[in-house]
This record gives sequence, structure tokens and C-alpha cells, in this order.
Amino acid sequence: MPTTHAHISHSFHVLSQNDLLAALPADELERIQHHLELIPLPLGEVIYEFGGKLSHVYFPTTAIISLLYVTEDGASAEISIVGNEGMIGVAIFMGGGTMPNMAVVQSAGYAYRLKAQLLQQEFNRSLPMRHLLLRYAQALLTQMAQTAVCNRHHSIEQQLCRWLLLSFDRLPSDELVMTQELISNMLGVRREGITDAARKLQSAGLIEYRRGHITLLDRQGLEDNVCECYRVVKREYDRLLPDRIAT
Amino acid sequence: MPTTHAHISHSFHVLSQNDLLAALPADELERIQHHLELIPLPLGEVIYEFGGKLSHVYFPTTAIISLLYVTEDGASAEISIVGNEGMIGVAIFMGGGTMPNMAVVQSAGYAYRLKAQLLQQEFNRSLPMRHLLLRYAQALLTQMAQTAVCNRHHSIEQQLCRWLLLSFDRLPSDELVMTQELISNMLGVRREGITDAARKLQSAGLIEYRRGHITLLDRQGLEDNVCECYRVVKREYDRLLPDRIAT
DNA sequence: ATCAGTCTGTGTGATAGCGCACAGAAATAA
DNA sequence: TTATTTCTGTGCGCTATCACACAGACTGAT
Repeated sequence: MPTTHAHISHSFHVLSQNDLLAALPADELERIQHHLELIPLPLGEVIYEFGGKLSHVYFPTTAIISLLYVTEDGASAEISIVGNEGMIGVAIFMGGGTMPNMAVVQSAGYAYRLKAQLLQQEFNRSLPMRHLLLRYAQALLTQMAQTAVCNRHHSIEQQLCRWLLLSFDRLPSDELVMTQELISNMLGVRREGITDAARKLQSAGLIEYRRGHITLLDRQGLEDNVCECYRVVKREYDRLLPDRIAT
Repeated sequence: MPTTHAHISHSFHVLSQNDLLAALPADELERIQHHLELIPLPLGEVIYEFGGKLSHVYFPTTAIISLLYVTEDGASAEISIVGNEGMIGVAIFMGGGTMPNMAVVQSAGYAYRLKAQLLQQEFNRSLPMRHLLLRYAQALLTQMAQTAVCNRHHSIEQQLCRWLLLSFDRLPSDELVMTQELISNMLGVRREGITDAARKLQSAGLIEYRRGHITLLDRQGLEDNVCECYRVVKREYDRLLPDRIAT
């Protein structure tokens, strides 16, 4: 029963586990607080389809969600990763309503959700809300742009490092439940390519994995191996959304 | 003398040559009209550098501008193309001020420019302005996302088709002044790769080229060859910015 | 405890794109 | 005109990645 589950877990959850909610001014947060529902998001759940209209926006706390594009011949590519630093549904306040990609839960967890219409109202009404969400949208823009660059120029191993770091940054623990097959779908490469790259990282002592579980052992080591794309994206998130514990 | 040049050409230019300006309500346009300067943009001019702060935003009329990212080891990749359908400087109203990429004139022409501060004021003041610019930003987001997908999955030839169509869509004529070397920089591939692809397109009768000039011969043919990415992006621009001749 | 299903490791070609090197052609400058 | 620079064409070997195929290992359900 999701409701019970949500209810039980509610005591362990606080709104501030999502950085955007945490950065809202107190009065603003108070206004929407009662409309926020804590929702469990199981692995693989599709939050919206290609072009699908969103009834709610989602502010993940422990869940991680991937924005994916699936090509006509079935190949896929991750456009961006969203976790507790952000939200799903920028198209709501950007005005388009939908986007030509899909959102899938990449790592199970929780998210607060809010009726799309309500978010839109608040976006129009409140200047701080608007500023915050727009800055987040810009960070998202940068992540997408850098994904394009990374896809063009960097090796699978570098991309895997980037992907792992971005994921672990958004995760409360050091263990990621994720098969190599799924990672290969995200990065849009072959599963064997991920196997090779992961083995290298494991024998270098940076990660450890076994059948669908990846454990972070040496973050610094990963950062030493990753391409600039990770740093560019991270720096931009830090710059644009600095007030993660604010007001 | 740019000033003279701008002045002379002014008589041939109307604000509505830029779709965003054209879509503004009359009263809004009137308010900013006197602050818009027509500026010539020569090929290769850098509008902003990596992380550079913008003093103005630009609304191209006949110019085409590329957003590029240059990697630490000197490779480059185009993030998006901006022409008379859009503007340079979304970071101004998104709130970040700068972005981690650069903007370079890819095809010489003109653009109206407006002081950044003024745009920001109008963005905050006027709801139609805000809606318009946000929808444009969303279209830009889609272009970036699709660039990532295309970089991952499609051949150089397909990408060249996409790039040519996006460029010709933004150009008043059927001739593009552009060397293969420059195109290869945009797409982030070798020059020889472009030579091969271009030769194929030429012998198929879709384009014709000679030393830095490319002529569009068969648009339908290009569209038949291009990957879905072009269509996805175009459909999204059409959907989000339909009122190109409005109000 | 067993078995079916899922994940990971590995091998063998094929191929797209890369790096480099250089030649001929076209435009531009002197 | 002639000389110089800038483009484009082409060849050759190299590498990363792909496509396919299958074996072994782990896990969870019965």
C-alpha cells in the first residue's frame, strides 16, 4: 500500500531533503507545504512518457530520475539526471507543458509531488520561487549541453565515471542498485562496453560491484578519472543553487 | 564603421525579421523598440566567451550564431544553433548571468541587441514577454537534448543533414558561406569526415558546394536523409513558438 | 536443494571514425 | 601574371566501439 508506506516514511522525511524545497523562503514553503505529497518511486517507474502531459511535478528526496530519449529504432540516451537537487517537470513553468523525452526512475526512493497547476500559480505569483526554479532550469540546461559534449568526445570509461559521480552525488548512500545493462541504456552504449569500463574501475579500486550493486570506494579516484564534463556541471549547479540550506 | 553600416541597413531591416520580437504584443514592442540597436555580426565574431558576462542580449535577423563548448584539449562541439527564430542570452533572464560555453557567429548578418538589464526588467514586468522567452528557452533546451542524442547515435552524414537543415531554416537565402573545416568544428568531428559526407550529399544532388560555399538544391532530399533529431527539434520550435507573426 | 532467470565475462570479426600526410584545386594577394 | 594561402580530395593504418554469440556465475523462487 503506497499510502501507508508514504505515511510511515513521512516521519523520516523532511521537506528540506530536496534542495529546491529547502531553498524556498519560509512563507512560500508554508503556502505549498500542505499540498506536497510524499510518494514512493519504485525502480523503473515511468513518470512521464515522450510528450506526455504532467499532472504533477516531482521533487525527489532519495529517488533518482533519468530523463531519457528513445530513438525510433529503440536506442536510448540519457539527457540528464535529476535527484534531490532538483525537480521533474520544468516544462510546467517553462510553458510548454510537455517535452519530447521520458522520465524514468533510475534509483528507487521518494519524491514530494505537487499539482502542476499549483506550481504554475506559485511560479507566477512568487518572485523568489521564480528565481529559484529558473536558476535550476539553467543548471539543467547546462547538464544537457555537457551531455552532448561528453557523448561526442569522451570514452565510455570517462562517461561511466561522470555518470557514477552524478548519481552518487544525488544518493544518500554509497551503494547504487543498478545493473550494467541499465547503465548501458542510460549512456546509450553496449552493455559489454560498460562491463569493460566497470572492470577497469573495479581493479583500480575505485568501485566494487556484484550483480546489480555498485559500491563507491574511492570518490577522489573517480574524480581523477572523470572528464571535465562532470566538473563543469557540478560547478554550475553549485554556482546557480548555492542556498541549499537557506532562508 | 559599424555604426554607418548599421544605419544604412536599417532601412532594409524590420524588427519582425526576428520571430521573438515579432511575437511580442504591440505595446511591449513599443516599449523596447527605441533601445534596440541593429548590429552587424561578421563571421567568427565571438559574442561571449566561456563564462563571460553578457552586457547585451541579441535577437538575430539574418545572422546565425552557434553555441559552442570547447574542451580542455581544444576539441569543440556545437550545443545549439540560434538564428532569427531566437535570441542569444537566455542566461540573463534565467538568472545565472553566464553559461559555460561560447557564442560565435557562424554566418554573418545582423542582429538587434538590447541591454541585458533592460531585458531583465521587461522579463520581470511583462507576462507576455516572460511567457514568450520561457517557451523559447524550452525549445532551446530541446535542441540541446537532441544534440546529445544525435551525437550518441547518428552518423556523420545524418548529423550533417541535420546541421544543414537547421542552418538553412535560419537563413534568408539558399547559400551558406561555410568551409568544411568550420562545419567539422561545429559537429566536433574530423574535417575529412565532413568532406566524405558532403561529397555523398552532392553526388545525390541534394547540395552543391565549392570552396566555402554550400548551396541547397533539394530540401526534401535532405529531409529524407536526416535523422529524427531534426524533426523533433523543428516540431518543438513550431509547437512552442507558433505565433511568429502574431498580435 | 534445485532450477529458471538474470547478470557478467569473454571472444571474434566488422566498421565508423580518427590521426596523419600530402597532392591538387581554387581563391587571394603581390 | 605569379606567388601564396586556403580549401578539398584521397590514402593508409589505428582504435574504440559495435554486433553477435555463448559460457559461467549469481540470485531468488519454488
